[in-house]
Amino acid sequence: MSHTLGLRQAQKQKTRQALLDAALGLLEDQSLSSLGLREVTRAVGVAPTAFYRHFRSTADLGVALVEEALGSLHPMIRTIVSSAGDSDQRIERAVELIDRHVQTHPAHVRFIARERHGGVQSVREAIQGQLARFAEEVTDALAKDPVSEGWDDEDLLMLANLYVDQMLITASLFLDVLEAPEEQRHRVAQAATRRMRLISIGREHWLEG
Amino acid sequence: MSHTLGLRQAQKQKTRQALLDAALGLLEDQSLSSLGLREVTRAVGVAPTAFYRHFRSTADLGVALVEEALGSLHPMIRTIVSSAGDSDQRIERAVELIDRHVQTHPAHVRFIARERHGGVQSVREAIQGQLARFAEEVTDALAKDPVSEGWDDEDLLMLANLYVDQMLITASLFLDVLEAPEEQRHRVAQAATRRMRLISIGREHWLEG
DNA sequence: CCATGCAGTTAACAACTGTTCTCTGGAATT
DNA sequence: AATTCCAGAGAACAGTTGTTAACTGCATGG
Repeated sequence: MSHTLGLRQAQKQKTRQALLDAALGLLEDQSLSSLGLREVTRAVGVAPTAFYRHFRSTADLGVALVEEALGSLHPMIRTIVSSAGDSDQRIERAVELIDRHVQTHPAHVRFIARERHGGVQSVREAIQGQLARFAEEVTDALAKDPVSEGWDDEDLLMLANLYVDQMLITASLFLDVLEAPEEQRHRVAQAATRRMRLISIGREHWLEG
Repeated sequence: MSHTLGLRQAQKQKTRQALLDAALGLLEDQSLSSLGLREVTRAVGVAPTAFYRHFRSTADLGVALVEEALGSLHPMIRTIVSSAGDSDQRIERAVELIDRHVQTHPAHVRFIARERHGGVQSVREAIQGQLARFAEEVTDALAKDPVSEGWDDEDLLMLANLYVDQMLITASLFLDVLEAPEEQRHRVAQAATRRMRLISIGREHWLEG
């Protein structure tokens, strides 16, 4: 599928990626709406005008970052929903997977958490679009689970959204304690596990009331 | 308790409030980290330097906005937790209260949702501090509820945090459909109600497993 | 009634921003 | 080998930013 692109295109994608990486770094302590294009090019060591060869604006760059950040999250979600074992085992594995992902992609997680409700409309929309796709995927997985027998579509989607939001909240909490001592990080993991467990219990008794 | 302050102080607080209001308006489509002090003073119709009579920086103004925004939320939380009736009735009333609050204070809700994970550290910390106080308050209310008999403190705090996060998510969802047709707004209310109900069911069966 | 305090003004500063136009060197195409 | 293409450089633009300093006028307290 992928052509072995010429030196030309290869170099272009290289600086494009450099711009994305530099931006992600700068966004550690500011929001996208205050990120300047000169700031980014300066960090890469390239002329300000070179920016336009890759992005129309910093908002445009932001949308590209959404693809990158949530693209890396997609396989994780697949792994979680297709996980085997009983409820508690699956929850523990999910929390651990989220923890790992935050440790390996902290900047991506921070970017999504920050810009999900951030000041740039196009980026907010891009994130919401991707999250809607995640929820859809989770819904499909839930529908195949025997626990969800008798559930109508609206309730399945409701639960899927609850899970997706919970995943993001958990990721954000792990991010807050990234540099904290192991003991505190463990407490966050335990609290997240309990949250998921309570939701899981609610799910099992949903059709009783 | 409150002195009838002189004309002097009265006028000062007036322009201070004007600065806060103008900032809140400007933050409708940008983040605090990109809000300039000149931008704010221009919107108020006052000299840029006047800003310093009230705030050290825009970050400082942001912290003041946190007090204002979450201060107005505090009484609402009290009303919700002290609400009487069975579980479903309380949930419906809570969702409706949140809906009302979003309609009457949309800018406040947007500000909190945006800056909770935003690019300004001092503001993030201020918000987290206030939310921790909310969770504490909810914990106390839960402890007095017969449904929570036998729960340990950690689980109570876990549930309280879950409720607080859920409240913010719900508020943010209402915000997204503020200008949407009634039908869509109703669907959001229903989904939020169901979420809360599922959590409530999980709560009732928590000690069984 | 006079002296002090202080909210807000005016002017100026160096530094920074996004965007346009023109140019260049080397890869890609023929 | 000659030609086209295009990622990136360079310079210049008008406009913006935060911050400093010295000021003015009016409410305040003696």
